[in-house]
Amino acid sequence: MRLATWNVNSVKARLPRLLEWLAEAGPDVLCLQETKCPADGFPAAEVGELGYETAAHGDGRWNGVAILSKVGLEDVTRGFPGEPGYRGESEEPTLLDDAGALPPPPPEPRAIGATCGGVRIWSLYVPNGRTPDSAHYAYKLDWFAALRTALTDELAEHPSLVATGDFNVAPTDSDVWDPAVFVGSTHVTPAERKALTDLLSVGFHDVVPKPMKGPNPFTYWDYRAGMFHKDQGMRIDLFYASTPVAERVESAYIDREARKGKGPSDHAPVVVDLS
DNA sequence: ATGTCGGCCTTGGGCCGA
Repeated sequence: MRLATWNVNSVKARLPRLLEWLAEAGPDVLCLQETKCPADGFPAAEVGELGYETAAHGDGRWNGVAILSKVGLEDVTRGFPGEPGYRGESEEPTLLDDAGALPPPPPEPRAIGATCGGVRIWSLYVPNGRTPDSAHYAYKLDWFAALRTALTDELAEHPSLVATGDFNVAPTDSDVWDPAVFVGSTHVTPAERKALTDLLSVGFHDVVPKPMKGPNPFTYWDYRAGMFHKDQGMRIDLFYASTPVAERVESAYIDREARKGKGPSDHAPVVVDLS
């Protein structure tokens, strides 16, 4: 069974590349992030022509996740219990609850889970964090903590569990093209990396994919300044597999061909083959 | 690194988010 994850940076803008890639790579399950479209705007008919069922989660112009599957798509869950939302710093209180407190902000569409071919799989788009001193960064860490709790419960129910997507954290210094450039930036701070190891400690294994060229397993390269061609990238798209799934991993690779050519996403797909 | 994308509206240019 072939599983994959890909931050497509708008499913509408990427539709020709997505259809081309699905036909060529033929994953059984594809997790998508940054679809940037409402659930009812997802091109389900187009991917359906290639044999995929769709479960999408989205509410507007930002974020958005989805799962495509050729091997069944059951028990779809949008969001997870305890998932925090983002409260903007300048947001004015409108309706207070009986205790005079602000109601919690609604979660953003960043997580969707489903059972496909006997594997419980989550497509995740972790908040970016922007800068370590911002409210967005605190939100990112809160989101990770809530995710860890939710996946602990998921694992108890589903031994074959995958959590994959755009984690917006580079696990180690060798997962960024130049650690010196990232000093003081988000994606590499100790607190973010601890969020990853805390998540792994629940019972996951980091399936590191093979780069098809060069030594670096990068999955993302900024559009600017020819960074892809200089291999100035990061590994931030991760594939966390529970032990029963990790034991079935035959190979894993980064499809850097999908980052080339006309109209690519700034992320490449990560492909994992299971026995 | 701030060199490019994508989405949206205040639309053929500017702003936000990454």
